[in-house]
Amino acid sequence: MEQQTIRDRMADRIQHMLRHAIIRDRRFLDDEQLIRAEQLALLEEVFNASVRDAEIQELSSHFAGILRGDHPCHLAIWGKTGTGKTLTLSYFLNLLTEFAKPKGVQVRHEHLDLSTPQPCFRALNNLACLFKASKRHKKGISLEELMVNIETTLADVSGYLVIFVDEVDNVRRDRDTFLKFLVRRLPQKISVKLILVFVSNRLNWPDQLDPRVKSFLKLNELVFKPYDAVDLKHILDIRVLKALHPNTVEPGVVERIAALASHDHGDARKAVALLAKSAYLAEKAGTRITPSIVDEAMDELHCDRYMALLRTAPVQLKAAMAGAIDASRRAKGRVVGTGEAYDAYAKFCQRAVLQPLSGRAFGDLLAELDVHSFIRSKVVSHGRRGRTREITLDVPDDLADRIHEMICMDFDLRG
DNA sequence: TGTCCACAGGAAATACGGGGGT
DNA sequence: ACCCCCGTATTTCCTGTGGACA
Repeated sequence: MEQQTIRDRMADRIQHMLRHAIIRDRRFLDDEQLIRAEQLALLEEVFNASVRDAEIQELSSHFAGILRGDHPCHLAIWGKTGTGKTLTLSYFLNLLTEFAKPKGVQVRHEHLDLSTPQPCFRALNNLACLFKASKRHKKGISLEELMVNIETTLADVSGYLVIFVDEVDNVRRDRDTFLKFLVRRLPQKISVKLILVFVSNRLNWPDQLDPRVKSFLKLNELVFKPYDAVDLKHILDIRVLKALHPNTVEPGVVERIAALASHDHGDARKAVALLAKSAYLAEKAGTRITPSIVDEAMDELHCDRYMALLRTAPVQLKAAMAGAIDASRRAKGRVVGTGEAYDAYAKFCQRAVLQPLSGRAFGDLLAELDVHSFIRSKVVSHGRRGRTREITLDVPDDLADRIHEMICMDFDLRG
């Protein structure tokens, strides 16, 4: 039997991949790679399928007044991640500006993106940059000066100004200063009619506000519900059309993805990620996308999620996880108590040359692992033999192995 | 029925680190 | 450059608790 050369094998593989290509344009499977205009175009198609109708209606009635010269109040929007808050708002505000123009109404909108946590200073600085009122400063300029800059730049603007503050709760320090400026001070200094739109994914953010700001802040509220399966199907259908070659998706696949995604989060981005992973797996296997491949992709995404979460976690949390895994391995199916887990953790710390935390702090680490469902723990009393949390690993064994291996690598240990 | 285990988990004290003001 | 202040992480201290066991 004659030996295939490496060239032959490589050529074969490439041929195979070409023949079974599934993905036509990878960019449409990852929003990060699309420019804003493309995202909005995509969104328009989704909206045309009457997704997010209720929200658009609400927005329209809220802002309708400006076409008559009214001054609508501010708006607070809540919704979990991946419910399309940012994109919907951007799209809506663009459209609004367009509608207003022929009526002679000047509407200007700016998107202040606070998707990464930042102190008041940086938030104000970014805002100033939006209006070209200031350069990007590292420091050395007082908050007051930034505020004045913004005010003077906006002083002779007329018409309406909508400031879309994305993820407000990310303003770490002096949130009150920041909001007080936007809500109370700025409107008094400028003639343009200011409408603030706050977006947040936490429902209770106004509760932790300075009461003086809060009482001053007249808000209209709007909630973005998670997408349901029907919405998700529309969204996915469009992606399939744009990103994949025709006839590579078996019937029922999109429905399956939509069902899975709506069932456990209703996050459109994750749904698209699931489609992407499925396409990738199918391409590798050289088949069309089948429902069973979707399930497989789901599992892999789950694993990826756990791994990613832990990879970026603080060292102590990693050590606690390693300890929990060690302990439950040693216990061989028997449930593990807190003390036992702590011993394993302390031992791990010793090997990893890491100062172990106190038992109290370890308890908190366990609680955190529980929240992310790496482990499951419940408090049980054994009468005179005390009370303890019974700890079970909440991840499959093979994933636990991978996690353990990763953590050991992190600490430069062997398994 | 009371005891007492082995922790849970809240509150306050303390250590730490980094940015900001001067 | 230096110090101070503030937010966060961790420790210390403490009280609470369900139920097996005597």
